[in-house]
Amino acid sequence: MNTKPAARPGRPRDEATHRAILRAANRLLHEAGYGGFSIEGVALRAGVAKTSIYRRWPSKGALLLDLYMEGLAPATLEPSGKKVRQAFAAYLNQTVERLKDAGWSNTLRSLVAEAQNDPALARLVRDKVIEPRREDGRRLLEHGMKTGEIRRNVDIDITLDFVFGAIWYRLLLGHAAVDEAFARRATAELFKRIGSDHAVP
Amino acid sequence: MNTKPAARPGRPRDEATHRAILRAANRLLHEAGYGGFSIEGVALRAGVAKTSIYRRWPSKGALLLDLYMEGLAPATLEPSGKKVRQAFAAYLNQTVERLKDAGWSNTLRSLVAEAQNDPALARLVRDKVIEPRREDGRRLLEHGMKTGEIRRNVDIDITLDFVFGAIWYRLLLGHAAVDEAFARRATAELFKRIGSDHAVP
Amino acid sequence: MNTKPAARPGRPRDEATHRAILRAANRLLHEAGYGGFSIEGVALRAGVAKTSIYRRWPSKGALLLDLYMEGLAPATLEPSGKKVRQAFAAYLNQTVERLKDAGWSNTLRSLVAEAQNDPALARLVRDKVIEPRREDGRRLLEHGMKTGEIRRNVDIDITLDFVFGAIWYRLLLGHAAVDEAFARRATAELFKRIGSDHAVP
Amino acid sequence: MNTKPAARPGRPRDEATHRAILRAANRLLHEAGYGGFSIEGVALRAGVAKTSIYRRWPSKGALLLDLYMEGLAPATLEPSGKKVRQAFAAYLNQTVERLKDAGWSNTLRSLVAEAQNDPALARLVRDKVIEPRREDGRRLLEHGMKTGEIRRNVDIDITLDFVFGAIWYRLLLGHAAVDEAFARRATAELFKRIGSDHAVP
DNA sequence: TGATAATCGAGACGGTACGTCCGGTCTTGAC
DNA sequence: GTCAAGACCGGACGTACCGTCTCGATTATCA
Repeated sequence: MNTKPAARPGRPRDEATHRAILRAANRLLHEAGYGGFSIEGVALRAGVAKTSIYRRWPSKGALLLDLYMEGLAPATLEPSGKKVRQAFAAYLNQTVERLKDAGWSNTLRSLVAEAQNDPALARLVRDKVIEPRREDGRRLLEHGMKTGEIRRNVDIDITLDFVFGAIWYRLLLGHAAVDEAFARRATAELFKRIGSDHAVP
Repeated sequence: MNTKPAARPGRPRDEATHRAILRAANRLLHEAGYGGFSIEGVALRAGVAKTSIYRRWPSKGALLLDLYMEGLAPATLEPSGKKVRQAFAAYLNQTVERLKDAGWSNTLRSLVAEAQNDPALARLVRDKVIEPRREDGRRLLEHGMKTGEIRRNVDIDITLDFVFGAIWYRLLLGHAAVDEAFARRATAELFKRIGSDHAVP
Repeated sequence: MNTKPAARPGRPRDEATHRAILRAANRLLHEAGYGGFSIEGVALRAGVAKTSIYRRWPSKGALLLDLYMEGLAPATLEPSGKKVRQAFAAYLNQTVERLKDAGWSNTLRSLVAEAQNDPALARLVRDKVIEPRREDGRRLLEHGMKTGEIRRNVDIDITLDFVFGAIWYRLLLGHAAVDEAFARRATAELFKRIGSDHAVP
Repeated sequence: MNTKPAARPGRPRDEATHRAILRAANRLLHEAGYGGFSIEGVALRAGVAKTSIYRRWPSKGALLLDLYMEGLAPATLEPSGKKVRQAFAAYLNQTVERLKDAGWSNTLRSLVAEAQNDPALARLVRDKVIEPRREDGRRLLEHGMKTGEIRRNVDIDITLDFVFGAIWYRLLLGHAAVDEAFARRATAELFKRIGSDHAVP
């Protein structure tokens, strides 16, 4: 059994180049934000030819999306034995922690900005960024309904719009910080609405 | 008492030019979206010199903001005798109605995208777009608390983040439509627990 | 008998404005040369409206020409009792002296540069700047022929092309200075064979 | 032995693009003169991006200079066995012939006009246009002095100023044509002054 | 071992738009 | 009718990036 992909003919892609691009992109996004983020700038900083970027990513947005995927690990939203409320609180706290990194928050903000331009990217963002989180949330809520932590008459979609929406809203419009206080209050308010009376001791 | 503005020296700005720019900008935004929206394109379509645009608006974003301000009228969110729930429902329906216009929704989406670039614009957007709506909402909720329609323990800020956030979230990420169904379900969900038990007969 | 021009209706032109424009133009030409010379710049420096310049001069070139005419006085080239050779030497020395002023030399250089653009100006330059000098020179040479200082077989036009040409050539191409040494050597060379053998003792 | 130039990295410049630019520039200069000569216009006519022009020439003037260098061939001024007088006459006739082409004369006139703006260009014009011709002339005159065709007391610099000056003077100020009659009369007048008595039979 | 092929860097290519400058004209209210 | 002020349309400037392309050189697989 061979885990290696079928070796293509020709010179293989250089892993180092790949990493250099992602690192440079992250750095540029961190320092200059969406406005200062250009393929040309990334290539320059990475010491890489523009071609080497376009060979891997068809557009600026695709690179941004990969930047997101690369750094994804932390935030999880799963019914992992914990109480539903605790799982939500943990997710929000991880998110808050993650967004403290300017590179990361700029990546997300740029991704949305770029998607306003680029329908293909918009679809990818929905499929890779938005839906997986919603799916996690949906499963968690349904789990909570079974355990009795969540009331049965909750409108799951709208509830997910409320909680994820609040995060994006604060992130993109910037009228208030996405911080620990937000995580705490959002969780509290969420469960004030959706928690079963008897489930919250 | 003089209502006329203190006549500035020099040739006054041409109102027709002003309107032509806004109209052309709207049209372009309607047809080509954020990606196809350029000062040059607006100037061309309006039959106006680029300088005439830059004289009025320092940046693309400032023009977008004015485009928003111009078309503002419809959506209101006031405790105008009606029940709080009805006021919210009316606001969401007006918003839904408004966003059916591609020009208008592109204006809002572009405004947010552009603001990711431009901190000065971001501040203006918060002051002119975000905060006024939040303030309306805040007043309405407080009014509802007095009348007993809204429970006293509601976290107003977070609640506003939930409901406005959901709108922006759907608008910008596009995973679901901002339509009548959304308005209905969001209102319902909002009042499921936010409303005092005895206030909704 | 009235020397005053027939009084036109309306507010008379302001002499001070006129002078302010010329002074500012000269200053700008002195400091920034042809490249930095713009009607807009002159208006700004003179504290005058652009209109007030265009009312008086139809184009940049016309203003430059007037700048030349204003400062004309010094250089004369007349058979004023002196020997022809002395008259020429005096003319060249006056010219050299005049051109030491950067404003003046820039005026002349700009006038020629501008005339390459503007046939109407080119004609004016010929009529007001070139021909009068040539006419003076022609009269002087003819006078010299009568007195025997200048040989009869001299081609006057070509001779004038040689001597005035040399000045413009040095002024515009800048390969060598238009200075006292030039004046001396040019006069000497001019009279080496142009002068009758017996006329120069 | 390798005559190939050390191949620079990257895609080599396209010779066709280069030629298209020069051809378009020449055409534009021919048709519209200095006033109508713009980088933008050249790019449009050549079907070339503006950047492709700026990549090669840092300024309008640099392009004009290359236009001059490209079309240089014809005029020679060398002591090629001929008599000095004949060499001068030939040079002037070649120059006259060359200047009949509006493209060529506009190139020279524009070059001088532009150089009034641009000290760097002025220096290049002196080095590439003015001095080589003067150097040819200087060698020719010195050669003539050795053969006895030119008198020993001639001031070479001033003589060159006279004859080249006359050409530029007529070209730039336009008070008289640079034509065959001019060539003939200028040669005659020149040798009336500088020719040794015994050398002109 | 040598042909084939995809990679690498570098950088040229045609484009689009940027934001600015200046040209020359027009339009105010005040004088 | 002039004045200062300043708006108007238009053309060009020089720059930044876009995404594509063409080079010579390098590094792999496959015959």
